[in-house]
Amino acid sequence: MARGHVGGGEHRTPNAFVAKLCGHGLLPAEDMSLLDSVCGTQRDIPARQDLIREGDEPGPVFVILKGWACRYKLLPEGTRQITSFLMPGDCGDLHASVSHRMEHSIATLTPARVAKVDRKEMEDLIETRPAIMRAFLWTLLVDEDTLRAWIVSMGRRDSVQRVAHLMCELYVRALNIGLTVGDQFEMPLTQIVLGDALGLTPVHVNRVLRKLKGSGVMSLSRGSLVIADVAKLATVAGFDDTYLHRRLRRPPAGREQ
Amino acid sequence: MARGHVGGGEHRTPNAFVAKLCGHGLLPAEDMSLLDSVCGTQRDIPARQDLIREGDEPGPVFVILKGWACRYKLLPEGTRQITSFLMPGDCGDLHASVSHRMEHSIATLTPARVAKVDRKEMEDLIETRPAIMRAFLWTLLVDEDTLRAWIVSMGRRDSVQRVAHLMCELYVRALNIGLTVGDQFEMPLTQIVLGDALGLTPVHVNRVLRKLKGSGVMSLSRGSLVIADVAKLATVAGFDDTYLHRRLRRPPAGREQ
DNA sequence: CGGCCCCTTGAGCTGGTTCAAGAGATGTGG
DNA sequence: CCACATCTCTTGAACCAGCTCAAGGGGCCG
Repeated sequence: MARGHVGGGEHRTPNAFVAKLCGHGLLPAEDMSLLDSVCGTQRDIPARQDLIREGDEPGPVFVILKGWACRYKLLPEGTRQITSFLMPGDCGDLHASVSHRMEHSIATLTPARVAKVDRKEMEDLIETRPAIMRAFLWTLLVDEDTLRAWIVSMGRRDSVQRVAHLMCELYVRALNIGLTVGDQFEMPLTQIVLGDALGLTPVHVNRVLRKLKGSGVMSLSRGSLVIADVAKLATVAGFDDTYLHRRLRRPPAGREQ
Repeated sequence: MARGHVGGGEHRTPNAFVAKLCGHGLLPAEDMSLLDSVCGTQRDIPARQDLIREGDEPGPVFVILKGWACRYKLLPEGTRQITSFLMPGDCGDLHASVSHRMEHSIATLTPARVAKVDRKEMEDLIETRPAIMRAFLWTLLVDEDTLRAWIVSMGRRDSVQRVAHLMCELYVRALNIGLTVGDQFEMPLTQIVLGDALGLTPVHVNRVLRKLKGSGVMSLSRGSLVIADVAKLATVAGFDDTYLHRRLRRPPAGREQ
């Protein structure tokens, strides 16, 4: 199951983690290779397996290199709420924050390749390498914005807008890490998982998905999302114009206020 | 309206900002006074005034020294969603993240004293002072946990639990910055504001508040929250045990799983 | 080929919304 | 110090988005 470092550290395509941290500006080559080498210990993990559970002491930092995972919290009533999705390049937890205990769990959603990075090593990297620190800070802030967007969705958007908005988010993220093919990408989330993320029942997710397909916006089947009309999807979702258009390189439809 | 720096930078009680950043471990005295001096430019701002608006280029970083503020987002339909509350010591935005535009607005909720810190100065402090960097990172992670907790609430808790949970959060935060008097503190949030934060209508917030008062859990009136039974409130809310008890220094009622 | 998920669809129910209207507060200007 | 305007709080009644319960169908794996 465990596998060693793949190939030497020379000039091959950077792994997803390095690529992501470079996303907002290039890192010095040295930093890149440091980040790369810190991902030495990689494992392939099956789907639906907890990487860490609520209440655990945080161990190593997880980095998702392939596949999908999610953070979630189980409630006393037995329901669960997913608070974010992790895609290749995303980094599991620095989250020892408040109580030195995990406040949520992280689980794979698909088979995934995961790097376990020694927490201390990671922290050293952040403290000694200003560019890496900036990159990390940046991803933290992006994550925060995403969390806020989720809150906005859950608080003030109805189920159709909510589903559409999540699809926009995931689409842009997939786009950023080169996982899209045209307006289409692999999104191996069951309707149950989507429900847990959106605060809806799977039954209702189903009806919404059906409605979106019916109105020619998008269709999701067998783990693959096909966006029939990106602009329409973004409109339905109320997805942030500037955000989306910057990525899509399309003329803004109109901007006011 | 504008006021200068209050007193010299010597040994007086640290301002709310410094105090908060010290919250998880003492900062070197030098760092403390650097942080303090960076808050030199302070202003008193009336209630209900935007400090920065969605779409703006982020200017200086705001630090709330007194009073309450919130981050919020306005939706096309005219509704608004508050994504977090800022209390004394909290720091407005480093959030230039994705698009170098604010993705949300920040507004005062009460008259507030606000320090405007030059963004560059703040960033320099973070980059050159490891202890400050760690402190910042820590507050970011705490904030993230809070955002996740909000998502959990909105997704999977009913209105009563939701209100109770928010009250717990605000109570603990008030406790941490010494704003409580017994099990009571000033919480100058209107039912409209609470609704905007919780994703509920003010009408429903009212009914929930009424119900909580009726069952002897807590009562909110004229801007002051009195918690009649902290344990009961936490139970209703499903508020994280370890989190709350650590602060309250009370024996855990029972821990399993 | 049998079992286990997941997806799908229907029908009735309910928590929270909407609309409406009145009662306190609080503030402002004369 | 009062009159008026504006806000927030409160309560009632009807409505509806999304839930619950239920049952059938389809795909995948051992």
